[in-house]
Amino acid sequence: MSEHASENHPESAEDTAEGMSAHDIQAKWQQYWGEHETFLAGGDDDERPRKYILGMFPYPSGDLHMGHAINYLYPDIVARYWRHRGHNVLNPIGWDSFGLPAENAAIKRGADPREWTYRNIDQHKAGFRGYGMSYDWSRVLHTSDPEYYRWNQWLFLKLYERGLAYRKKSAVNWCPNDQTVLANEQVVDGRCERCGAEVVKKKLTQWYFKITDYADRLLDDLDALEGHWPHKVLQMQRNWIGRSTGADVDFRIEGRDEPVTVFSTRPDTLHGATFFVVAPDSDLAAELVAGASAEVRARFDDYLDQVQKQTEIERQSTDRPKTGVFLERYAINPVGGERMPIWAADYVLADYGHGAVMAVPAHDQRDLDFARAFGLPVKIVVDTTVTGGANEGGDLAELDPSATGTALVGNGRMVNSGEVDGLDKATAIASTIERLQAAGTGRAAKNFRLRDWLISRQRFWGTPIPMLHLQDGEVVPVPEDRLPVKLPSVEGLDLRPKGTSPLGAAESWVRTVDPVSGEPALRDPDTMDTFVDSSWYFLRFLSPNSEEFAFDPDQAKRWAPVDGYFGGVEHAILHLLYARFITKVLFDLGLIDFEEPFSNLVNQGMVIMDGAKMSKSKGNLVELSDLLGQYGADALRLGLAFAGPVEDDKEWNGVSLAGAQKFLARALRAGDETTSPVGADAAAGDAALRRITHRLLADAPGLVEQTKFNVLVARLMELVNGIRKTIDSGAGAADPAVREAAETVALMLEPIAPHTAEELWARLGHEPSVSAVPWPDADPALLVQDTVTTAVQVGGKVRATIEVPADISEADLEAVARADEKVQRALEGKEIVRVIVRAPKIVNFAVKG
RNA sequence: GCCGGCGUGGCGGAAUGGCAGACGCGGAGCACUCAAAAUGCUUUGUCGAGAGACGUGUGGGUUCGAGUCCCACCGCCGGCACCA
Repeated sequence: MSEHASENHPESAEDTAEGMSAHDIQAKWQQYWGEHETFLAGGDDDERPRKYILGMFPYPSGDLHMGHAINYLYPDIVARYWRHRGHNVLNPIGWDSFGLPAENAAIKRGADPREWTYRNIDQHKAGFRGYGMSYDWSRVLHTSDPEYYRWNQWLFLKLYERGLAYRKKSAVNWCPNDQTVLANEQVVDGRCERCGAEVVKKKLTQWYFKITDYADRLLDDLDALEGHWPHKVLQMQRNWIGRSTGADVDFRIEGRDEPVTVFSTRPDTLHGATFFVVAPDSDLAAELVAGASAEVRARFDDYLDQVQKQTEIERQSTDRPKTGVFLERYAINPVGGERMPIWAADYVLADYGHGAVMAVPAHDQRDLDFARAFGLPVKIVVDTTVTGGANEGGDLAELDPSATGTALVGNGRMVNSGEVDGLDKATAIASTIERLQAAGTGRAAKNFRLRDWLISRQRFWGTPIPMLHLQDGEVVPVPEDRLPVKLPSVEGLDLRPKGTSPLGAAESWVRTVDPVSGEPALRDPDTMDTFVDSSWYFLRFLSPNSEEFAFDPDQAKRWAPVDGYFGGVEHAILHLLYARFITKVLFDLGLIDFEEPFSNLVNQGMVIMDGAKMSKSKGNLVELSDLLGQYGADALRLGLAFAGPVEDDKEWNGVSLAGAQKFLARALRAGDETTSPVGADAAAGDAALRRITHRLLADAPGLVEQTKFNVLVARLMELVNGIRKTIDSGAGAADPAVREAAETVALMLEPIAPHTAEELWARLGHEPSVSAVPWPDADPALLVQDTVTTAVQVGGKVRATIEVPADISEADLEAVARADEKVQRALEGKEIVRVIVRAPKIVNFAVKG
């Protein structure tokens, strides 16, 4: 345990009134909930409105720690809240239990990843129970169970049937440390998202999901999530999908029958295209160079070799000098007819657009850099100095890009461009596309930054891909009724990463027979990316034990989509994009009637220490079990809920669990001191305390629904302070308003500190459980005060505050304000220009002089 | 470079355009106690003895009134980036 945590008074949880420690209270109610199955979701006959609340399910690495404590607290608060609002709540938990850490741990110990995984899951389960989570424990799932991953395989087959799962040979991201391929989304700054090793490219045949077919929908449907998902996540997904619109233009190549198509967002600058560039690692480059001289071929081979040795980090570094090789071939500009030399250069990517570009050096910085490096011609076709241009009022001659090195990228008026001369950018683009279309040499087009999802992994601990390789090379699916394809035993298998799947060595598993043709066949030895597992798990919770369906469509209709989804921003693209994609596929399959999986999304912040993420490697991981032992679940829950806004990171040193304990004890004591009987008529009680109670009753639902849990806690503190004051120096402990307030504390504290709330509710003489007792409505009469404090401003500055009746008229209020001595002093020697009266809140004398 | 977000006391943070700093942490003082712990009470933005003045990154603007809306700038954080 670190020195920091010890600042939080490490003595064990405080003894509370009636001699019960926080531990006793916690144990008592956890046992009660377990015995009474308090938090099971209602069945099909439950008529209450439904809410489906979910936290992104955990990966079972090690024990639960602070990160889990905060991640899973928020959805639990919301789930518990909706029960008080009369809803049938589904709040399930499961484990994302396939993946590399289990495999790596198994390799280290020469054990089975299953042992490590399920042992950790058991620990997690115990930890969550100790933390007071209101899960429906009858719906637990683990993605590494054959009963679960069977349906990953089913999903794969569904995608395969629709042509959305396919195999291709392509340069893929390869992690040399984990010895497996990675999806684009798992490469962060050129490094493996998991282990941080520099990613290299490798040409391999792999399985892909065709997420690019859904690019438009994935992008356009984000608009409807505005206001329901964090703006940041929507923006990140938009960036990631990265749609560009422009035109495809066909270029004739000398000595080639078929034209070559390129994509451009600036077809208006076609007259300025002076050369042509192909990606060195593209098939087109290989083909073009084959027809060139031996000398060029040798130069090209050297260059390609160099390019392929680069790591992603090297390739992505900006302001790298431009390199390339002239291929001694020419393309013909379709509008001007000029011969354009064809170069191979690595600033053009093989897997974007068509792997080739028309280079317009005057108006594209990259093309200009290349032109200047190799002495290629630069032709200005947009005058950017005219109205609306980037260099408005400048002298075009002085802006010559070949001299300045700065491309003219802005809007302007077309020049040297024949028929489009004089047009502005947008009009010229439209006009050019029209002309190309008419000539049959081009058309409007769009391109996406998004690439297809590479799902093959050369690792053991994942879902086997349900495909068979026949002797003649044909690849056929395992029939649905033969699923699951179960993972073999690890016995005799070497799980160490070696570049091919360890499953390939499981001879008796790999060698099988195609049940359709009866021919001998080899199983596909790769396993699926674990993000496949998590792309639909929220549906499995709806019918977790079904052997008939991945999920029951009727149950999906009843519960889905998820009403409130909680998770870290680290999944802004990865998991959330994949889940959206699979949801749309399932919609197209007619299995669900919605196209977005998560109606509302909350990104909670992390718990950090000294400004940095807590982690095992830094040795500052605070384990949940230690904290539950020292402070108890409720103090931790309350402390975290109060620490700040949900989406902000929380500095652990600033979280005061001692303060949280103090408040909980104070709340319980308020209940213990209450002496009025159950059912006492609150109407006869102290009005001041009742107003605090009823203002909270009025505001609390909104606070929870806007996830302002820290403010809700603050308001509960105010109410408890109000009770204290009333008992000690006001109407006294027997006043029925004290009971009303204490009961309100029990009801509204329940989502945050449920054990204490149950105990308080019971000590106030009620039957358990408080967890589904409806929150009462506020009495509107108590929300309006008899007298209010009005601020009186002179020239916008507050000069006095006056007590007035709440229903005072504007005229009366102005008169009272004018009569105030301080106001008169402030008004002295000034001319009142105007008087603004907003009864009963404010009076403002606008003055002159 | 493109896109987005955020700047409030010593600290975490509150605040439908209407009394900035709720609530808490920390600090100071007091009561209870032989003493401490616990508990309770008072106080705590800055300057000023006080009246009061000044205060939400900076500079403008809109408004009777701006932390909140608009413009420009500064700083920090995040996403994308040789994507044609």
